Amino acid sequence: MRRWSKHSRLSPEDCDAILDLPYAVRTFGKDGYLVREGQEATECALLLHGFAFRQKLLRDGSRQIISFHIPGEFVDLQNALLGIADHNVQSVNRTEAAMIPRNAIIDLATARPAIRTAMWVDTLIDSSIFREWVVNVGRRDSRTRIAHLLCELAMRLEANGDGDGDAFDLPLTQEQLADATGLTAVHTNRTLQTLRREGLIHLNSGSFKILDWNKLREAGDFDELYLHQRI
Amino acid sequence: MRRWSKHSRLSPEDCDAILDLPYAVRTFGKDGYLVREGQEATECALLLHGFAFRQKLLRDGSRQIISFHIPGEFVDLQNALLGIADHNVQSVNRTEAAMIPRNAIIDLATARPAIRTAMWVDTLIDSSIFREWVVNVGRRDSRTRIAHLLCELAMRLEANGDGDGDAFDLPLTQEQLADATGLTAVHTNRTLQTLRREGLIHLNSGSFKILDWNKLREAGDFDELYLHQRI
DNA sequence: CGTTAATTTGAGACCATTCAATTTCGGTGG
DNA sequence: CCACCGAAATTGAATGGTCTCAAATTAACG
Repeated sequence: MRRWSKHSRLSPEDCDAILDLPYAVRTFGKDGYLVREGQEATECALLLHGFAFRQKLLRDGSRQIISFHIPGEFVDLQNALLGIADHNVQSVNRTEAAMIPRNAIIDLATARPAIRTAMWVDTLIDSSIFREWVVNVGRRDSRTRIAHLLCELAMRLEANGDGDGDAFDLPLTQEQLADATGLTAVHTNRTLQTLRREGLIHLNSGSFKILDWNKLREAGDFDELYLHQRI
Repeated sequence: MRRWSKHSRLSPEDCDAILDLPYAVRTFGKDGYLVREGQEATECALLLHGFAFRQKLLRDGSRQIISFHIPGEFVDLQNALLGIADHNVQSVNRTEAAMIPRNAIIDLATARPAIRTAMWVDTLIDSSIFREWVVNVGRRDSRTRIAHLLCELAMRLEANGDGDGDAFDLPLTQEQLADATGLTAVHTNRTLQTLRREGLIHLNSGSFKILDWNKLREAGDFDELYLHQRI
């Protein structure tokens, strides 16, 4: 509700309807599967605690991460309509998610126009982020790519009310950052060292701090328009 | 209507409502801009004739193509809700598009549930394709990448009723294929030669023919689930 | 039929990968 | 509190896929 309120006007009745949604809280350990590719989706997952990411596995065993998700976000809202999951969703760390039956989502969207629009906009913003990721892995070099990803994560965490100014809890491994940027873990490591040496970031297991926003932004060729945080 | 009917049930009244949409036909020359990044969207473009693609330009002047679009497809339906375009849309060749006022789209979606759902599903399938493209440019080598893109285009053209069995009109330059796969035009050229030498495809300016579907599919690590052509 | 765009070719350079080894870190049990 | 363990991070050196730059050839078009 807090997320959607930023771009959609929800009435008290809308909020009540959201709070009345049936759900089951499920807990996932590190690397647990919230959704599996090819499976029919019977419920949608709303992240309560912990981080998650979407990914696809390739035949050679490599993995491409397609997006990261932070608490408060739906990780697979599109499955309410598409029915069959076209990718996997995995937890980064210990995670709690509210599993909401697909039908309940559909009914809510049917009954309440404002919520329906908010959901649609939500999936459209996801979509915009995927587009930027295509650009990121397609045309940027490793330093720019990683800086861009870090800018995005920081900005989304900030907008979510997480983190403290320029410091965030970010429990991602370098291997996960590598799979998100289309690089190897080894090269991600070297690139992070460059960013650290340049005084742009502080990053180690769990804690992430931006030391120079302007330089990181510049390094990452970052323009937040695509996040649609206003509108 | 033909596209949407594949995944949504539209009543005769729905179809009438679609046909009653106000629109203005606009013609674009090669590389004409249908939509510009940063601009407020006042209308959505439905392709009537010709091909188009979405792209973003980077500060170094390079370009990443994010998707291709064929006649009958909306190229920027998301702008009806997001308001500000986060990427450019360009025509491949001489193109005609029906420009439909944003408000008319919104009103139609509000008034007709089946159309609204069809629109939402349309944007969700777009989204799924973007995800696959992240994987494609992120983790596949050049040969696999190009083979995958060609499979996608063939399959979408086929489903659209274009093309004749395994032969299609595909007026893309190698530079455009390169910008879509995150490669250089030179390397795209060499890779296409490989695919031709292997007897998988026939491809030259304007005409594209698949000589061996199974091998091209295999070469491209292609699984069409993400196109959601059924569901 | 001239002119420009698109494709093709070659050679060298470079960014990122691969593979393997080492070090650091986080957690766990004694 | 410390020894131990596996996971994660780091380092080095060699390899390789793709890029860059430049030139030549072919195709498209008015």
